[in-house]
Amino acid sequence: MSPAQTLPCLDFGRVYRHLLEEYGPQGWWPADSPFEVMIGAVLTQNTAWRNVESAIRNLLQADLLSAEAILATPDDTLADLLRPSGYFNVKARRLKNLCRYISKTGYRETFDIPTGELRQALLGINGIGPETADDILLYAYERPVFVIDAYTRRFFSRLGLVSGNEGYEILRNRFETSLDATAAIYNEYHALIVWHGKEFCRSKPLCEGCTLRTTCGYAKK
DNA sequence: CGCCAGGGCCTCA
DNA sequence: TGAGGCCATGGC
Repeated sequence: MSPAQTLPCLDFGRVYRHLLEEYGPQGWWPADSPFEVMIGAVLTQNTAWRNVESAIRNLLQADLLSAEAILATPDDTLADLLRPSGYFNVKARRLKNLCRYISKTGYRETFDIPTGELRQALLGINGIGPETADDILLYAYERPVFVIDAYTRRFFSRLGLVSGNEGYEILRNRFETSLDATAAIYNEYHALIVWHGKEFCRSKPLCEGCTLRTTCGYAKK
């Protein structure tokens, strides 16, 4: 733990270095394979990660960690395994939509698709929106895209770096142009934001003890 | 008990 | 293109 530092002129890069120094590398995403990352990205939509974990355990136990195995499972059976993650009927459908694309293209082959093209393909799948697509691109395919999720919006808007209600692409663009980085750095940065968001920058924030409170506009109000 | 959690789709102006 | 309704479980 470093002593209280001040961040005289907040910018995306400075905040990153501060969080990294404070918390250390996170080594994300919490999964054992790229395919499991993709599953998790769909299941975590508007859902606590804890609940996603138990749904993934169910899939693992049922030996359903491949696109073909999932596609061969009846909808209601799959939905039942996904129950702990919530929205289980919707997610069963979305998971199969993703698996249809993976299986049709060939799992291995998808890793050779250029980022822009792959992103468009993912966004074309019903149930895969911008955040889920970018989770998959960054954490399963290791492409240099930054993920804008609820933690990211809340964090940077409280810091005063964005207003928070900008459109997804606006925020992503602003972020990626002001911090031109590698996939490894975007990976760490987003993971650090999520950790910080769970520990301190919750929807009901715990500003005392927050390493950024001296410069965060929200904590000082 | 109510609130919240690593969204996205559909509908209707 | 933007707001509102909807999907649903589990922890606190």
